[in-house]
Amino acid sequence: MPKKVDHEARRREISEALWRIASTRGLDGASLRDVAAEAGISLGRLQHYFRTKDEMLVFALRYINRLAADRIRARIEALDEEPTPREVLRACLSSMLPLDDQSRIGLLVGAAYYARAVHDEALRAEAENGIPQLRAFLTGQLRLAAERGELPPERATEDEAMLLISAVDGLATYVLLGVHAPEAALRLVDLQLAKLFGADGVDAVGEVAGAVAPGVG
Amino acid sequence: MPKKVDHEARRREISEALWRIASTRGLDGASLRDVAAEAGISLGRLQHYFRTKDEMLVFALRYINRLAADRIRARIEALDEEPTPREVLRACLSSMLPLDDQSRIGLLVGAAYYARAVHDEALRAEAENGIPQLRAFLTGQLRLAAERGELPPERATEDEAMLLISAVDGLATYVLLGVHAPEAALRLVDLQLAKLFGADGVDAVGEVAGAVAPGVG
DNA sequence: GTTATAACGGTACAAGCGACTTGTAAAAGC
DNA sequence: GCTTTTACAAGTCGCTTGTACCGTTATAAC
Repeated sequence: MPKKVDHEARRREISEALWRIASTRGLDGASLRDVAAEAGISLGRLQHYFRTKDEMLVFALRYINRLAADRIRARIEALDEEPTPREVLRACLSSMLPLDDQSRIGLLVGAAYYARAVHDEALRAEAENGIPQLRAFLTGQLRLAAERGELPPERATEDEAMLLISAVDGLATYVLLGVHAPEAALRLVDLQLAKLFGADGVDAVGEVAGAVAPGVG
Repeated sequence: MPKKVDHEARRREISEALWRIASTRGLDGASLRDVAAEAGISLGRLQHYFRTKDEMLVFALRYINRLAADRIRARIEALDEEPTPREVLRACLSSMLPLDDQSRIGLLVGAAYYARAVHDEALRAEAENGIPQLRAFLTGQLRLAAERGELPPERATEDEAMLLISAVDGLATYVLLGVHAPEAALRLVDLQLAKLFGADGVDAVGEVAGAVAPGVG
């Protein structure tokens, strides 16, 4: 047998080329030839690693979702030794905003997948099975905050978590559309958290932009 | 000269055919031939009214935005003689959810346009110039509610209005993705309003689903 | 009645698409 | 050292796409 090649690594490289194209031209605008050219390989080689376009699309979606989850985890672990639930929530929610190039591209790719997922059942299941997990995680942090007396117990619900996710998702949408700036969206996230936890969070707003940028790189 | 034809009306018919296709297959999946077939006309005739595909897309976007705005206005005017600001807000926000086929298709078409708008500057300006107007309207209603003593004055801000819009937008997104049911989204909108105005709105939740459906037809 | 022109239907075309097939080089297994 | 199998490059296939360009009909204007 010939030289051993790391298929997974090749697929990842191709996926990253796909993202670059999809983030500027959408998934339908990303032909196999374009992706191959972007990845610096031939069409034949691309097809060697992905037999169909759908196969490539699904792999790239799983991969980018995995990276996004890793980013959130890393952001949370970069906090203090014992961060407050509020700090954890803030790190998590701000990770969902396009505050840097990486997350911006991730959201643009997500938008391209979203448009396809509303018609494609397989993609839909793939795309948003993470939401219940995210909601459960946020709910857990809310409950933790309630136990510590930092939050009214009636606010520590799944509904509250879902509203948080929805609001941040909507804010991210409008940032991509240019309705407002990324910093404005982050300010609104902090405002929402301040409403939940109490006004003592207002003075934390100033240091917010600075706290996010370094975690990105 | 031959028979006079209402160009505007023809363009609207074609646009409606486009929506039907775009809501199930996306904008890229809607070829000129498909749209013509759906509208029951020939390709040549379609081209007679829209010289390019882009021209058709932009017209159809403006048209659907106009219809959506009309729907919201009609829903508000269908309220009591002198509705409370809270009732107006509820009518407005629930109009943004996919609670019936018409608004669902509108949101699906909007999703298709959204995916294209994040790359297309012309479309982006066209697609979301309505948000500042919507925000201003909601802010006005919040201020009105504050004047009437139904809302804490510090809540009657543009920021609060933007958070409302974002949350409802996010909720609509997740309904389209099948994360939760339309009724669940509506329940969360009512919950959000109850948090704003006070808990006395909880008992109004029960009659909510019934109040929305008839306004649709 | 003639003419000019809007309103079409039909077709042609170049480009691009995803999928498939073929050809070739090279390395691992026996 | 021969075979087998993987890793590619390149070409081809049938099909769809947006657009352009006919030809024909029918009606309003003169």
